[in-house]
Amino acid sequence: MDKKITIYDLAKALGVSAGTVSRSLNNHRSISDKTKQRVIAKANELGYQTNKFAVNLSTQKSNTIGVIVPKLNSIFMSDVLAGIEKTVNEAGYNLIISQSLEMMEKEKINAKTLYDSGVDALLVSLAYDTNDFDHFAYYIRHNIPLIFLDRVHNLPNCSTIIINNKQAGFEATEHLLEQGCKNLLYVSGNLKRNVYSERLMGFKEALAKHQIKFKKSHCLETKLDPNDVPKVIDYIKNQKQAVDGLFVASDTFAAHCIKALKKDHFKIPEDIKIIGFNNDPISELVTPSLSTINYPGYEMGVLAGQSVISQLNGSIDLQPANSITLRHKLIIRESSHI
Amino acid sequence: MDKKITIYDLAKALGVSAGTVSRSLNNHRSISDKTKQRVIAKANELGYQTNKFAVNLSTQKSNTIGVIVPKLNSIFMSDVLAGIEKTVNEAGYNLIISQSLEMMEKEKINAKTLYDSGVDALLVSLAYDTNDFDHFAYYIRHNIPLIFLDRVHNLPNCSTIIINNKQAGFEATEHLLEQGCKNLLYVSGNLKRNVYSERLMGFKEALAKHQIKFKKSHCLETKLDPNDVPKVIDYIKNQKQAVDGLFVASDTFAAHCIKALKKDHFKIPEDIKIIGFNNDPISELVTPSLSTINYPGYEMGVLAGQSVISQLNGSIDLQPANSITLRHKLIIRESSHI
DNA sequence: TTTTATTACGCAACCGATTGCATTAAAAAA
DNA sequence: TTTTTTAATGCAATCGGTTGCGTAATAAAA
Repeated sequence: MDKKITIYDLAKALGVSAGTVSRSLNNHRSISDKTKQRVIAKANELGYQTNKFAVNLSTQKSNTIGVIVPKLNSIFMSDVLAGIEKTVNEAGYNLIISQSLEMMEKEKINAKTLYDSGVDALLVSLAYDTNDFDHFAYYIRHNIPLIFLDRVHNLPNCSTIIINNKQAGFEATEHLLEQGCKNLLYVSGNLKRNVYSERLMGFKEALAKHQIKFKKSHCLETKLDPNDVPKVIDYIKNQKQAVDGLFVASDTFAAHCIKALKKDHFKIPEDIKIIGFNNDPISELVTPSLSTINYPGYEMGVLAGQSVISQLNGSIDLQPANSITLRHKLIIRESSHI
Repeated sequence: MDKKITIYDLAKALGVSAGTVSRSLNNHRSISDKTKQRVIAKANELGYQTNKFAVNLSTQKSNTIGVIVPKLNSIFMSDVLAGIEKTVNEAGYNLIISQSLEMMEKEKINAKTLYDSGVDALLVSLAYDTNDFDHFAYYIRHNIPLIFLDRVHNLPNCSTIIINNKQAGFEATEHLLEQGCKNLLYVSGNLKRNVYSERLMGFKEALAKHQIKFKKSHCLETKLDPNDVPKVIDYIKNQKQAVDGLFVASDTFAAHCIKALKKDHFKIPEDIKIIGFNNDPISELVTPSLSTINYPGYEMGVLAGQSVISQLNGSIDLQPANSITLRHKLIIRESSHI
């Protein structure tokens, strides 16, 4: 059972001061190479491990970055997280991850907890129902970098990392129209969230471009939860004018819809063309394979990571409140063209 | 810009000692209710926030639990993590998550980093190629709870949380045999990992029970990566005796195989029956829907979380090195029976 | 009323680093 | 050789809590 050994132990063993030990270990320039060598050698010999708690207290930094996401177990989010983790880890930071479970209340608690535990920065993707932002006030007040990704909100001095959802929605919609669809339905998630409302804007714009007047019935707000599938199917069946094109805001949900539609003897893409969103792995595996918009989760994570790191390092080029927009891509598969 | 206020500030403002403030805030019994009230009131008034760094240093605890997983962005793992996060969060712990990216070297680095940052416990699911375990030695030596899940290794005093992969493999295989398959192929992941080797054991046992002699050709080791699909298809085509049943160690990979087999005009399940593993969301969405073994990731996470917490709280009933086995379930869908 | 328990709080050491400033030793310049 | 720089190290305060022990004040027991 080896006891913890501290810089004081090293100092005593070497006949130098603790300060010297500390500086040696941190490769401070004011220490001679010879001394550094001796210190490091002794540290290895005695199995010295730096006590992060003390370092943190002393420096008031934790080398830790907090993340709040709605749900950990979504394909997209876990891709994002993987990207973040890899990037910040390479820069020597640890990641504390927490989930809001789509509830603002939990998001608030998490934000406070992470603040209290002294994260050096915070990355957030907002919960479904978040409608006030006071819980981020400390971060801003104390100049702790705060970055929103994907599900964002514009706050002063906060970067955002997004894709152009409006443009993506436009492209998806226009693709369906170009395939000859006349009566589209946009199956959306919660419209209070930018990602879904912006896609709706793109949807409308594409309709407008093709001289179709947007009606409320063209958009169905759902939770994108498998339980909502029957609701969607019923909605489709009950339209006066037959729906012949579906733009679904999530691949997985789209896949569920396809399954249900097939069971109801709809032919895809003949009767009804479908395009999803995200390019989840599932999209290329369902039958018919699902057209979609590639949504680069991993890259988004990497960028978010880089953005944090550069802010923390006080990199030269940090312009306050910059916003990064990632490139999306329309992927056409079987579900949307004959 | 509000400056940080400390217990000393509170103490001064109230005319008591810092110790009293500390004890009041922690609801220590030796402080009168009246004083506690006063302290708490003043703390709120001045916007006091406890400095975790100081607490950590003082108590040598971080209220933080480390996790090392091979990859964050796998459906199963993100389910597990979601379960862990929820559970430990409710108990007041934060989660530091890192990924080994299936490389032992990175796993080692992560283990050390997390140790250095003073996690109170560590949860690990092993990388593909981990074959020595020295990097966990500190944890054991310092009595830091160490728990393995899913991809496990038996170390003294370490709990493991698993499912009965052997039994599950047996059931999957037997199901195929009962459907009339005569020449099975087990498409495995890295056989050095318990999860895959144990499934193989179950596979063999089922064959034995049905008087089929196991041959090496019955098992194909892969990386379960989409790139390996052609290899699998070729392997199947080149068998002297036609393969009529496939037990694939991962649903997603199985789904890729199905797609490729269909393209090659194999009829599923008529020509070849398939069963996967994990019950990924994808399994019920592919055509034909994929039979599988339900592998309860979220529950595994929850259990892992509970296990850690109870060890940290020094709960009464912590028996060293207990092992929890979760219930799996055979799910029969279209891909394995006519 | 005196003695003994209790209760409520203060004191001060400690956790293990970091870091500004002072000081000494060595090297360079005069 | 003396003076001035420069390099290398020590000193001690600081970060902000926690906690064992001692003590004064109050309550209970004798």
